Amino acid sequence: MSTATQGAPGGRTAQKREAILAAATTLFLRNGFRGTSMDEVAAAASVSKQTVYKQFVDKEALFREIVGAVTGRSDAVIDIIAAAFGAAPAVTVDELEDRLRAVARGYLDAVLHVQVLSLRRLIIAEADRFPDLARRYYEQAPARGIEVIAAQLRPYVEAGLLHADDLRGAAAHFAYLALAPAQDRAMFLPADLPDDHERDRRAAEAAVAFVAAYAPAARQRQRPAVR
Amino acid sequence: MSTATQGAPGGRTAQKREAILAAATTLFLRNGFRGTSMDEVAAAASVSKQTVYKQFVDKEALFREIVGAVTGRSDAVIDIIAAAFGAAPAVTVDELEDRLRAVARGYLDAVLHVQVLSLRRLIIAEADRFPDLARRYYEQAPARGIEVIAAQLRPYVEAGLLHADDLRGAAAHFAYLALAPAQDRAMFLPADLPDDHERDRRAAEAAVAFVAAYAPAARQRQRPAVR
Amino acid sequence: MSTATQGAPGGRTAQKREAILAAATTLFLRNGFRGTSMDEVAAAASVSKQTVYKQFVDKEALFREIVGAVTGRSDAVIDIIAAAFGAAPAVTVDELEDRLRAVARGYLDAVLHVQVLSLRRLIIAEADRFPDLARRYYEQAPARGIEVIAAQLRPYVEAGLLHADDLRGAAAHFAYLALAPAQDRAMFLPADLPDDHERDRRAAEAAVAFVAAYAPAARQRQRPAVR
Amino acid sequence: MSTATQGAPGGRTAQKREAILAAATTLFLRNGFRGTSMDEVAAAASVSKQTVYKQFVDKEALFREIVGAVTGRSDAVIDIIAAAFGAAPAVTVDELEDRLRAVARGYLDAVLHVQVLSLRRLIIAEADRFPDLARRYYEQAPARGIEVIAAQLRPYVEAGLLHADDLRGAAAHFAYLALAPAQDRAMFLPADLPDDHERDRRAAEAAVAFVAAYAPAARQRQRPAVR
DNA sequence: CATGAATGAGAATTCATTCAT
DNA sequence: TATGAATGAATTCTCATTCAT
Repeated sequence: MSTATQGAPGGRTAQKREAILAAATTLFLRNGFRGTSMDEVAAAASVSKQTVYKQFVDKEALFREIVGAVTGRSDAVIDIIAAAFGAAPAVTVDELEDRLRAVARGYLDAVLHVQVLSLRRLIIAEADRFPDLARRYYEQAPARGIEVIAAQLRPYVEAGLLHADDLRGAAAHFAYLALAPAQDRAMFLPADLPDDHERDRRAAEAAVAFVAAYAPAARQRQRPAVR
Repeated sequence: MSTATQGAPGGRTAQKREAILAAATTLFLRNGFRGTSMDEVAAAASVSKQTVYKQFVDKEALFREIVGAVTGRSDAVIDIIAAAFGAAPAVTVDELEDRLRAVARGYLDAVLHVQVLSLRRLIIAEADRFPDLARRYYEQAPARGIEVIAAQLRPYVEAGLLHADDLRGAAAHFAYLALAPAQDRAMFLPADLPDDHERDRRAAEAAVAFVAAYAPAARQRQRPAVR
Repeated sequence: MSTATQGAPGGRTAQKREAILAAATTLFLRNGFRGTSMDEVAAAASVSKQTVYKQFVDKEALFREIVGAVTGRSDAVIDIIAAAFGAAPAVTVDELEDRLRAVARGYLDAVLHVQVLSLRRLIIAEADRFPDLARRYYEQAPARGIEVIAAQLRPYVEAGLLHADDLRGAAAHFAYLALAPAQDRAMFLPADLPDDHERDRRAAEAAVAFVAAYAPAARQRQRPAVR
Repeated sequence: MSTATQGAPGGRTAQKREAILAAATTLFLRNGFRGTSMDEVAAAASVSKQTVYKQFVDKEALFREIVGAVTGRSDAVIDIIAAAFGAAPAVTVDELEDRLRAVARGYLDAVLHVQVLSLRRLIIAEADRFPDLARRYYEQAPARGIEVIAAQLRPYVEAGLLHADDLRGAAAHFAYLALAPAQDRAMFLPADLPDDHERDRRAAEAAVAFVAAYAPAARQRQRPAVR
């Protein structure tokens, strides 16, 4: 008997566990908590119900594990934001606006994924039954995204390119200018995701509005100063 | 038997129907579609199950009726927005900002109600099963709110006080600047609604940011023009 | 529709309830709590499972109701004891012994019934899960029997025919002299109940022993006083 | 493979068997037959389920083995009785009463043990399913206790200190006078075992009553002969 | 020989919906 | 027309026992 049978990762047991998690993830995201039965999960994972119950005490435990794991993977979004901001800060308002447009666009793509949207819908639907999961998701996904944006904006504020007393508030404004219209729509119209063109437009509008609102120097750039 | 038993409005039948609708509304909003049983509905309405089925072919029909009705009542929000904008348009940027702050504040209060939030959560949760209801809600609530805001903003754009090529887009920006941060949070943390002070702050920040972004004349007002 | 459909006793509903109780009583007494399924109960009562669950929230509730009811019927035993003691007190030790023999015999018959024994076995088996039922049974059956005996013995003690500092203790001694040997055996050998002859013998022996132990005057009667 | 794996006493196999028996004993006594699962047994014995089934054909076999073993250990009680009676017989009624009090007290302690009571409850609960076990227990425990008492009483009867036509009956009377009240109570109120003081009292009362009933000489001792 | 998985069934509950009175 | 009962299936979870590795 190799050590694999002892439960080491990669063993048969671990493989089954993964199969269960994969199947259950798909089903929960598609049909919700109540809409998914343990029988379905076992069948979809090609595993006996006993095996499911041996790995996860009950349906709630399985659900928690899955939502926790998927929530944990929201790092992807964070990385996208950081990458789009670039390594060295922009030096002109125009450059900054370009970068913000890129950030907004990346953010939109990251968030307007069927999986991400399903998770969001799932957690919102079960916020009453699983308040801890909802809180964790909120803190790890939307709230954390805003944190990262705030961190990226700080140099610009310190350099005087942006003006913001409340850095976090400004970051939130940017995030929701970019995301909220499309995300809100997607919550209600899952089959109707915006195409590339619309995403570009929304990203651009968010960048422009944000710069106009928070960059004092923007005025001279875009239009003659009002007399 | 008087005509009242024939279904005339106000008759016993109509009363029972109302009782059923009222009970079911509460239950659906609190426990969701799957979380509500027809037994509970009948019991809560003090009516036999048969009576429920006589009035509504099945559970879906009852659900549709209720969500439709509650969705229809979102006029309230619209009225609040229109009222806060006031009858005659503001003439200075400062006045406009004040009004927008009031609008934002009213909007926030209207939307951060347990009932409204529950409805939102309910419809999002069931968006897959009832796409038509979700679409209708989206169009009657968030989308319509933005329309109304756009209509209210138009005079200011035409008067040159605001500058916006895409009026609808500008309205959406204002709506989501005001609402999105708190509404998003409330979706995940139902027990954690913002207090008055936070609402004031969010309304003010949204108004300031929006004016800064969209009112060319704002520059001179808040800070000296950049030289 | 007569008032019977309103739940009045004797209505259809009440009849079904009785049928369920009767069926469940039989099954619980025969197969125990865990050994009885709600499906069986419904089938035995010729009733749908729904009807069972509408009348009794869950299996425990049904069990409690039944054990409570059967426990309540233990008055029978009490009556038997009281009746066997007779209305007017005996005046001689011999008469008393006769009466006690009759009491013991009646007591034995009352207790050595399959139903009574099954109930006892059932409650003992579930004393951990239903401690309240066990306590209630103990207080209503064995303890109460002893109380009644004590009450019947009091006149004899007061008249000096019996001598007992601890009336209750004396009553318990009589009860267990009469009952315990047969009852204990019956707990373990349910199929092996004592026949009439054995019951007579046990009743007689108990009466003799008790009188010898507690009636000071008994000595002169049965055997010459020790010289 | 050494011979130890072949099942030699003390070998690994035998050790596992012991572990299983120990675990199962605890579980069966605590949770009953139906309340104990083979999974639990295997887990509590730190052994695979297959190992359990290799040692015991099925759950019944395991149960039989355990109840049989524990029943066998009831010698302890017997020894206690014999020891308390003492080696040389008492010569006066007072001495005899003292010894009987000690016997009763030791008997009570032996029987009012959680383990002993649990076994009793367990066997009573399963008397229908395992009549053979119940019979064996009855014969080895209560019946045998009475036998031993009878054997110990014989010399006193032969010496004329006690008077009893039916020696076995007299022994049973003594046993149940001592035990029955407390044991009966303990069957129904497992959490409510009598304390030392109560045990002393019950032992004393049983001894006094028995001597009064069965020792002709007792009369003169305790109270003046009735004139 | 022992471990984890599978089998196949059964139990308690619940539900949406339909009959029968 | 309205009430209680019935239907028939589903759901979560558990169990005793047996394979397969």
